Amino acid sequence: MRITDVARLAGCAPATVSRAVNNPDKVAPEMRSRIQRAMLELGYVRNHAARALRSQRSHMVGVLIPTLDYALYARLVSAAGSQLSVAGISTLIATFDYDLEAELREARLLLERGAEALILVGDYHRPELYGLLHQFNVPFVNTYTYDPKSIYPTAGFDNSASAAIIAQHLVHLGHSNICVISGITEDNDRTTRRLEGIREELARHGLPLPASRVIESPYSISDGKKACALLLSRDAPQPTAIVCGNDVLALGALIECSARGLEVPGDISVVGFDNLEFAMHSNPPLTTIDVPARDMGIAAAEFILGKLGGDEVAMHNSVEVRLILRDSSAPPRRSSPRRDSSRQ
Amino acid sequence: MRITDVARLAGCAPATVSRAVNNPDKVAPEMRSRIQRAMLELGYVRNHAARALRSQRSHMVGVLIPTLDYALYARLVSAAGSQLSVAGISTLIATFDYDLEAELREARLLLERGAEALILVGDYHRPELYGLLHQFNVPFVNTYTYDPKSIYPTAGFDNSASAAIIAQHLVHLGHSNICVISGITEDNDRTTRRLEGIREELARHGLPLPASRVIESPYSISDGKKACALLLSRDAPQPTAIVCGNDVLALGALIECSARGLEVPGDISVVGFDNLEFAMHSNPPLTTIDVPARDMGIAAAEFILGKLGGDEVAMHNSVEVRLILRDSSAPPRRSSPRRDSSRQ
DNA sequence: CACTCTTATGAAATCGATTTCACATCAAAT
DNA sequence: ATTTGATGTGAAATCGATTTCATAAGAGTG
Repeated sequence: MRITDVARLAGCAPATVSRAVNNPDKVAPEMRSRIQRAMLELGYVRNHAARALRSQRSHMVGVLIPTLDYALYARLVSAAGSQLSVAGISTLIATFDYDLEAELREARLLLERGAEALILVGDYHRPELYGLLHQFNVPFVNTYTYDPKSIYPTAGFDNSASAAIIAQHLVHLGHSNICVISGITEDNDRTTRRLEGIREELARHGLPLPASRVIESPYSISDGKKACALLLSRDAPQPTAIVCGNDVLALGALIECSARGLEVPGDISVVGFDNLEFAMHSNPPLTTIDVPARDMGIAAAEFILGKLGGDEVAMHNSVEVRLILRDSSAPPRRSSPRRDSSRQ
Repeated sequence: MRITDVARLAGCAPATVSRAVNNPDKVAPEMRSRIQRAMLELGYVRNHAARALRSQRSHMVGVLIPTLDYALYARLVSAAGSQLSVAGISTLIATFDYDLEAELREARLLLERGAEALILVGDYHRPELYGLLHQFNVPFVNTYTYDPKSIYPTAGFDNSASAAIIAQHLVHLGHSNICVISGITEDNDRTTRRLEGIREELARHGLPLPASRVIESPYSISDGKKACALLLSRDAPQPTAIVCGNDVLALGALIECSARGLEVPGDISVVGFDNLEFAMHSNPPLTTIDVPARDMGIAAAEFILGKLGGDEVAMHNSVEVRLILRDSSAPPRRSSPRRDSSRQ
């Protein structure tokens, strides 16, 4: 079923069929409908490879994310995909499992596949990746980060400032003994910046954050539990608050605290980041930062569409993160002598 | 950067470069390395469209799922993608939000894009979709279902039988007043079959399942809560057990029960389906059915790879689902007069 | 040693839609 | 009435890698 078959049946040249498909108003109504009919009759579907080869447009955009296994990344991809889809653009997805070398490899593959643009996560990438992007002259955007000073386009939010907000919240509540369960910071600008933001905010209030008060942990509920257990079992003054790099870790911490008979927020405050669905339903409901992953996906897609369309588009787009106050954070107990944690 | 450029620099014909890339052992080692060097020097990346056009192989497979917003679908896609990726195949993802018309549209798009095979979810599809698949002569597999009697290949598990297992578990515990919170069954064979499986299993034990004992609900924790509230507030004998179509609904139910002062499993048993990460951490930990989404993704990918490779492959592949016994299910209280649910 | 067979390579055809360029037609404008 | 311009269509070139076919050189065989 080639375009020539359609042309023959419709009694015209292949070029006209092509026009009827791509520029309907360039062909006379009568002819157009004749072609329509022929296409329908033959069940014609155009050959994308041929189209892409000749027109040098693949109508595909690559999305390169660490993993699909985290709700917010999946949501970002999904939103970007829908947005691109209405513009007739398909989405090629690749994951790299937080391995920047793998990211580079996958990027190369995506470009080879003809991706016209790339949506990336974060701004830590191998220099070669930026090189490739330059070589291919392909538009791209770093999502999950917002940095108006960056020479590369961003669509997201300031991880450092956002984390500072929630740290500040705890400081304002009166906490001074604060611990952190961070995501793994290696090769990850989001976790790195969040930790920095917390550290700087605490420093601003004269509170140091020694290494002994920070644990880096992969994110699963179990890992959050473990990390929390570790923090609580160190023979240092027990923290009155724990800042977690994301809600999953926070949920783990919540569970661990409750297992140890620590009351949240009475004995200890726990705060998260991301505002996943369960955060409002946990026990107690989790104070956290809402991250509008869907909005980021849409912003990224709009940016890419603009670029591809040759429009003048803003280099940097921010989405709004909000502190969500719930019941897992409260002022620390006044009395220093805390109840024995073995009670219950 | 075309293949002719590489050929010129390496001092050979384009055909030889092509062979060096696709059939390295068809070209002499010395020549091969000269070509390698030339490609590196020029930063050559092959043009996928041209390759696809001439070779009639796109090296892309389409994955068509309801949504990326549910962990197990995301995981299935992710696993399938990794598996295909090692075979040099990229993944085109499309979502249809449980709308079978949209599924059909997206399928057409995927095929137009040159997808060599399709991975689908469930076996409810528009007849036209099966028609397209046939017309394009494209291999495909229905995941999330296993039905050796189906004329279409499947990779998954028997939703009906699996749901029956968990219903049977409750019956064996002694429950006879059982309610169901099902996912939306319209256009969805998974939810439909699970509900059927439960209904049949109960019937086998002489227990009817009137419409008043079943609620269909979208899946979110809040929806689960609402559905549970509705079930518990009906002026019928309070159920002693609730079977939920998935863990998210079950978590909602758990939360609602606890909000009403109902003890789980003392006052009421609640069971889920899917074994999401939080299921083992909920309060109480959730009895559920483990659904190995990753395995399904791998099985689907293997099937497709086999088909594309022209191998003889089994039409139907099952993955193992297991009943996970935790603390949210227990025998019903012996004494009929239950404690007032307003206690506490 | 002549002959067949394999192996390495090149020349040229090919995949199928798009696009450029040319041409014809008809309407509007002078 | 002639020119200009717009509009609709077709012929043919083109995108870049693969593949077929042909050929030459070398390896093995009787």
